[in-house]
Amino acid sequence: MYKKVETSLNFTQREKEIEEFWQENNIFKKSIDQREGKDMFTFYDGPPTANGKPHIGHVLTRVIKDMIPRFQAMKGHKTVRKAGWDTHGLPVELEVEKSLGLNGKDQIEKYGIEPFVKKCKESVWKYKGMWEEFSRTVGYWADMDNPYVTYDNKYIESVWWALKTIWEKGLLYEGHKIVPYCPRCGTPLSSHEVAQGYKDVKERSAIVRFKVKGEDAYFLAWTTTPWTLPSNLALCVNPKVTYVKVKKDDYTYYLAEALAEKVLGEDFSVLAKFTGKDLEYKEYEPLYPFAVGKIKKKSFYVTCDDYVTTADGTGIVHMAPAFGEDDARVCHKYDIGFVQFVDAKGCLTKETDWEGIFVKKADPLILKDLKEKGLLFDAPSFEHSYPHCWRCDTPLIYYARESWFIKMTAVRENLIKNNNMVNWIPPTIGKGRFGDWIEHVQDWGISRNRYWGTPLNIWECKCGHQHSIGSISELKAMSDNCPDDIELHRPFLDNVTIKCPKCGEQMHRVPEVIDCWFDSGAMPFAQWHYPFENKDLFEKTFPADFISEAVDQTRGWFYSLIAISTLLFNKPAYKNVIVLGHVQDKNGQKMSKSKGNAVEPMAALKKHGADAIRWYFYENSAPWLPNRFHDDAVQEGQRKFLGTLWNTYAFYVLYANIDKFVPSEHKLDYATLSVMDKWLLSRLNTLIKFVDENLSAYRVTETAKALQDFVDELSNWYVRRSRERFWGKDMTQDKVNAYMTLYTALSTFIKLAAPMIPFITDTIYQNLVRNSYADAKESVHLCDFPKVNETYIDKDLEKNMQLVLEIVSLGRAARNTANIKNRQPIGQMFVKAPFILNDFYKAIVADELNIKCVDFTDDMEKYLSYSFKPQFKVLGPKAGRQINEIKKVLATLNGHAAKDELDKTGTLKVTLASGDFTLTREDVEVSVTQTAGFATESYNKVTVAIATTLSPKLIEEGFVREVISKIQTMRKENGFEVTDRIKVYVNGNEKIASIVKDNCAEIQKIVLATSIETGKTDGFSKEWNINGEKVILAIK
RNA sequence: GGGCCUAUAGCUCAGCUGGUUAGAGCGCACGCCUGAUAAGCGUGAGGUCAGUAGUUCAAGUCUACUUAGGCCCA
Repeated sequence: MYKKVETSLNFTQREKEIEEFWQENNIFKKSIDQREGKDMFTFYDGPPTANGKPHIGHVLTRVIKDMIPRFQAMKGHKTVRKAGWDTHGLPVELEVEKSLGLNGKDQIEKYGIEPFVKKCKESVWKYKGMWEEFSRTVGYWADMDNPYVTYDNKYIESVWWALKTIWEKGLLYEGHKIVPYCPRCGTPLSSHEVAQGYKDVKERSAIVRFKVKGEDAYFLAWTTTPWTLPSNLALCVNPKVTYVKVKKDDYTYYLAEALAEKVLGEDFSVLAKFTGKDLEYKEYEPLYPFAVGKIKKKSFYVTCDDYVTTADGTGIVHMAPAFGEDDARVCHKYDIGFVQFVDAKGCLTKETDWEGIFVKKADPLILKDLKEKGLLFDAPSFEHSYPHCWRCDTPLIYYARESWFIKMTAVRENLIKNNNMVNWIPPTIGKGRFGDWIEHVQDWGISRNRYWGTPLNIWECKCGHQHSIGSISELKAMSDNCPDDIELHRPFLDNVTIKCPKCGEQMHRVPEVIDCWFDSGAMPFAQWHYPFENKDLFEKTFPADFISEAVDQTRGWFYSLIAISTLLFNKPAYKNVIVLGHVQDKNGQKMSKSKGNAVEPMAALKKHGADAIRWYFYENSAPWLPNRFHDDAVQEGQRKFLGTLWNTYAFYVLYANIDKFVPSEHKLDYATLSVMDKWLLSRLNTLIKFVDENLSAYRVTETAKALQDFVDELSNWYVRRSRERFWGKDMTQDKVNAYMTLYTALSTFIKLAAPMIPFITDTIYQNLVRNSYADAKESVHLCDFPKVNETYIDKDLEKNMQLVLEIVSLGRAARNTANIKNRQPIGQMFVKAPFILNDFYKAIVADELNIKCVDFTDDMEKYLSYSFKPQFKVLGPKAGRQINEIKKVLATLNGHAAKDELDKTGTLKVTLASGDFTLTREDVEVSVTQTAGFATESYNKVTVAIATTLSPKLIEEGFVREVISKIQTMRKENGFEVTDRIKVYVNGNEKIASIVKDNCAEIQKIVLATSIETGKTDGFSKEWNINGEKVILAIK
């Protein structure tokens, strides 16, 4: 016996039970262990930061990350998935700063790095419990007991190994990096911090005259930051833009042609035209003498770069390599020198004439000075949005800092090659957003002037020697003062010195820690402490078969993984990646706490259940598109899909229990099955094939839609059409067939859907399968994924049934337009279709539509007429612009006559203004139009016509069906059991009484009546209006 | 400011290489069914395919620009 199935849709309670069942019986572990020795399928989990709470977007990432490995596990692979935690980085430090009431680096150092770092380490686990509960509730299977943790000594040691390897390849170097910098706080800001502080400000910009060397002419160059002019070393033009040499008043200028009028007014004459490229390497005289003699490299000439635009200014840009990222990059490209006449407090230095003056205060002084020297052309006001420090509101400056880089530009070709090996889903991201970006890859600035992170493993000596340490044992071997239990963090490591192999002095570690993206990108090997341990395991699990994260990770984790794997192994780190869109609110707005539109994930999970939410994300739309999330949308899928599945399962259990049907005692005997059964099995196996192919190719939405369609067909066609077979008293072969077919469909389906909706499928499995088969696997998730049985797939059968469904649908529409309800039998229906169905299918149509006789015919002329229009795809190219006239003429043709002509001659001649035009059968589309005496409907190539005139006999039959229906309703309303015998009374209407008398035997049989009496009532009675006739019916 | 993505019915989404009646589900209205019934089925109304201009015999689909939202980078 099956456990009785609650028809309530209380999914969350049942999910909790399954969650506990998995927990108690180690189902996840078993799902991996039972595949020992099988091919590996590797999934890498991108580590979340545990000091942030899970949000609804994590539900999407987790359900995608979970589903693919579950599927691959059922396909027979050993699918190891290690969970991970991202624990380093600025967000953690900021969180701790806030909680300690600290503000800025000075205060942190006053507080002490050691206690600060200790707090960081603790803070990381603030929401660990919440994450674990969250993961359990959504059904996310990953090894949470042995996660990788990026702050772990072993993890850091692996990262060190990687850095040393890169160092030894000569790809790790020290250089300048332009960073947004707060001169008051003395610290660079992260892009996230910068974004918080943009403000619109109005400032003076400067258009400055740079004297061309050896020519009585000037370059007009523009800058929004006059304080950078003393540090000027070059000018830059766009090589593709047109520049002009013009005469204005007494001066000769160079500037962009497009901006000449805007800058100079109308009164000037053009002397010559150049492209930007023509101006390259043209020299000019330094604006200020400060840098002259201090730099050895050749400077003070024109450079070319695409970043210069003609949107503002003059098309010529002044360059100071210390104060702009583009400036630094272009000057680096041209091997120009470097000066930085601003100190760390944001004041100009003693090399200039404005020593000690803050840059923003120096702006007007410099403008004044230039004006006096006659070098200032103009100083227009300029409004733009400029970043300010979010802490102290000081305007930020872009400022060069000493920084460590990985020379990604050196491995660019390999990066591109490796990226091309990745299967990006969708492909456009791999080609576009990601591919374009790595085409122009820049060196990776990996150092951070912070405290809580993997320390950069470079030691420096006064003699200039640098050494990279690659392991703890190497450190200990080279150091006299390394504690035995050294923790690889600041400040502990800052005190460890090593002996310089060159000069014998003590070497000190550089103060920087590294970008935490390097940590997470190192996870393929660092999670296994490779190469110090688990060499085999790493090699077997690299690269990953599959990863998935949201689109914001393109330049984050997706990049750091492939960057590091290219540097170390020259391979991509992953083979397949699903890029996910962000989850937005119901209006397509970004969710955020401040807007108050953020959905709390645990609350949503509690309300709808995990399966419903999982299903929403799978089915709703392509994973890479932004998902709008709100409650109603989730409920829809729950009712339609989960509810229907559950109902179908409940139906099976209800009757199987009544009949004490046990599937293990029977066999599915294909030869004896009805067409309906064979149809369902054909659909089922088509579905298996489809799901297998699509999930193997990471096509999520397509799979979900196919599963949903199948459940709909199973419930609303197979079960509905087959219900009566379950009602019979005896266990006939046909009844066994119905049970076995439905059982097979259900028990197979839950395996197909198990990766997506793991809870409900296991709930059903426990009752449906484990209850019947003693040797069944413990959980649906330990089963093998179903294999398609091609012999059950009968495409013709599916095609025929599809036509049945179309005809039925049209028939119902025709009934509706004719206003004849279903209980009223109809005598005749004609059908025109591309192919003809046999009697079995016709019987289904007849039964479903309550029609006596269904016939196929091509000759529908009696019931309808034809209309013609061009088959545009075929005729369009042939007829060209005549096509609209042809369309008009076709619309006026006599349908029957034209059809005749087409049938007899195979062509159709139409007369146009320009002469005759002969159309072939392929050129026109023939459709049917309305009629008289029949109700017709057509769709695609199928047309139906039902006879709307009803004979007295049919009307009588209609009455009989009505009476039966009312009596059945009364049986139920009055609590009779299905098997109870009743007495029936009919009173108060002669017409009905006589019809009932004439059909007494039939009615008695169906409603299980022992007698029918007219003219009196007894027992439960009720007045009914049957097709306009009032009558009292009673039963006892 | 730059790059990329998105915009189709009240809501959530389909719509293949351009082919003329733009589909589905939900919601709504009406009806049907009634031994899965706090279920099921059907029909209908709802669309200037974000806007503007262009290419074409033909544009939701191609091009350019604009608007709104998103992601990344300045």
